[in-house]
Amino acid sequence: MDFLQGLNPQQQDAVSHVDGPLLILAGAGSGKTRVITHRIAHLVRSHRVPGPAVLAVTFTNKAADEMRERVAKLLGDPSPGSRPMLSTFHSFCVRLLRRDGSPLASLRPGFTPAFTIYDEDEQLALVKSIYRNVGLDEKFMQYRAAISRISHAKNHQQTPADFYRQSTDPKTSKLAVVFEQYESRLRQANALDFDDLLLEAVRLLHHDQTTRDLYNRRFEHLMIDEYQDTNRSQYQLMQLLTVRHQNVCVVGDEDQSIYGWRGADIRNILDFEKDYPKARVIRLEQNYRSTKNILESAGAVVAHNLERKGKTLWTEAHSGAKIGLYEAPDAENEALFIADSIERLLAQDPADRVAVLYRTNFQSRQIEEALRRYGRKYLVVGGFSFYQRAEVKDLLAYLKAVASPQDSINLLRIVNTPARGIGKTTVEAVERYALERSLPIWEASGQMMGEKALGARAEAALGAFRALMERLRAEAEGKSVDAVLRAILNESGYRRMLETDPSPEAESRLENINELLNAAAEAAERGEGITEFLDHAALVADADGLDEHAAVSLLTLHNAKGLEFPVVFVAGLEEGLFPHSRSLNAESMLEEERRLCYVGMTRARKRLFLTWARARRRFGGGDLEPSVASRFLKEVPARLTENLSPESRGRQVDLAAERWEVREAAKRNTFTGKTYNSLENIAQFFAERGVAAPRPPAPAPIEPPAPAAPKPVAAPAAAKKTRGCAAGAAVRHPRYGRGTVLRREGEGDDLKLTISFPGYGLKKLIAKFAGIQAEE
DNA sequence: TGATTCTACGGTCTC
DNA sequence: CGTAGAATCA
Repeated sequence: MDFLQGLNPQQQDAVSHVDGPLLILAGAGSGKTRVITHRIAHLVRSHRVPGPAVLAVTFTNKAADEMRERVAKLLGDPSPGSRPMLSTFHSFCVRLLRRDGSPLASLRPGFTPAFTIYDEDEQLALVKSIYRNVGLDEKFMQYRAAISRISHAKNHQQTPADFYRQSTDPKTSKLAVVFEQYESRLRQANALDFDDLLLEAVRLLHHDQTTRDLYNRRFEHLMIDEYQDTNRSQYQLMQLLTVRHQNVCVVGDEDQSIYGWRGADIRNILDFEKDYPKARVIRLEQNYRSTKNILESAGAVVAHNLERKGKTLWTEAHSGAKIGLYEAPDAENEALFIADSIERLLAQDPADRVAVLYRTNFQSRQIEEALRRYGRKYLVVGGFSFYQRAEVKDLLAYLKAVASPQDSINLLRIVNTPARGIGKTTVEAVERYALERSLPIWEASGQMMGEKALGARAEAALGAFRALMERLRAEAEGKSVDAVLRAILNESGYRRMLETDPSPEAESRLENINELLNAAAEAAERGEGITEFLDHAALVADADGLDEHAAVSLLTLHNAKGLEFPVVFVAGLEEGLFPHSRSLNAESMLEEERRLCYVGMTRARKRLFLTWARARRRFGGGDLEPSVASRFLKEVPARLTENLSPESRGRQVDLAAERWEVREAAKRNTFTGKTYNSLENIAQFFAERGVAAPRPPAPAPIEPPAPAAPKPVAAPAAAKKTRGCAAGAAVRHPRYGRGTVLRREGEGDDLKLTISFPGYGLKKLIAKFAGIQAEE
């Protein structure tokens, strides 16, 4: 097969470049992924480079998976041993440290390749605990701010001592203490945070020549995707992996650099030619994705930036529709406009996929509400993911504590969950003891037991807990992940805690736990052990959860990187929101916001809408605060746009959702769930069980407007059956038997009843599905 | 000690 | 509005 076929001359150039450094400046939609995958196939097939000697690194698992698939197809499904290696930076480093990381022990005391990965929650717990120990509280500095400053320092190769020396104010000096504690507690727990994964891999390759040689021999070619978003350690990693051959090909677009706040250094791409004077530079400037209007608008916006190499994208596509602009009176109306437009567009073209992009996650809520009013299914990418749920994290904490006795943070998380009589005072005493002797909590509690340093009650409770953990550790030997999890669930009392919990959430928590058990069983079938399972849980990203087939996706602009959609809405284009208020002071930050805007706009293939609201509430119950149109809106050339705002059209906005009957339907339709893919969303919960969700009437065609005459909604059938269920009424449930209604919420199909069942406690049920009967 | 209620406060983006 | 931590009561 000829891997150059069907490529334009620049793409062919890039694919056929084999030896030495190569920089591909690939504009949005210029066939970047195609070039990378074809180049890999070309190296393997035409130049006989062994598959495993090619390493390609991306930022998300999703991108890596997609490329892996495409490469496999090009190569005709190679055997596992001959596949090129496609990976994210983080998982590559984890694998390196687990497989070949032992020598790091001489650089990082206590390190073993069985290290634990600490995610954000664990970092947070750690910092909280340090604050307590050194007598600080959040008034000193917010936990997250402290974490981010520590992370920044680490990424700039500062030790706590450096940090302390360079501090100029007392606040920073104090923070240095937190930093020092943070590092030593990580080491004590043999834990690495996300930054460490990269930093320690770099340190190992830097100081250990054997490992460096090994990896330089192993990989003959290195490719890096999204190079504009690499940070310093990723840059060093690149250099260390290519000292021998310099066969490095980086692909990026400085106009799409949007992770400066995370340490991405745009100079990496701007200065690539300085770092590698012999580098070839190839520009891909033909766009294959968007219409001319979309491309030109986005280009006009980003042209306001100074810090760029400058390039002009062009396309053979037709002009297409104009960019739709919508100025809403308030955020609710903006959301309704979006939902309404989506209905119309999907009515025309049901196969199209739509993305609604926003700057901050909280904006999704209102848009979700509007979409629900229309009965439109949607998928929220990001927000609260499965692995962040408390019950899932609890079980993973057990798993980590079982696997790694010195992991104090996870041990503390579960020591009294479920409640087993180890209260605050006991925990504090153990923490103090541990701190004074710099011992892990596990050791400290063991010693305290021996010294009879605790009261009888606390000692009994703690002893029982220690016995539990020891038993679990013994049982875990040689068992599969799911078996270990099941043992934890049963023996710790966690399952019983949820089963006896009368609150309605407990049920969905059990569901989540079952899902976790399934995931564990699947992992075990693939041959994964406990560590691999935990690694996987730590390294999944929100964007990885995107379902390509969902008709409507809601996601942040950051999560939209690398994706494309026929129809795109960018919402909330207001000064202070987008560009975000925190970036208004510095020009460089403002440019990053502008690039973000560029990224969002260039996701669109056919239609692009930009919306903003003249007023918006910051808090749920707060006031409507006025806002000003984003400067980015003014940077879009007027001749390319079409104003869709009600005023400019000389008539009142006719949103179906503002009509009476849709509002009524919406009232009955207020779910409590946050995301479509969450079990909290009742509609989806039942849809998966083959029960149709209650749907508001489909919106009428645009013209002529449907009469808005209020007419009573017929009482749904289910309501009749439950008519007698007023508060205080006696009812019967097929499973729980007799109960008393305490509370009514909603009406019709969505009538929810809170019922007290003797022996089962309180249950919140949806009358329609629960099969409740009024008791005579 | 543990469960429940009360109150104060606050929100970029993410591997 | 949602959450975290404090205060309160059993």
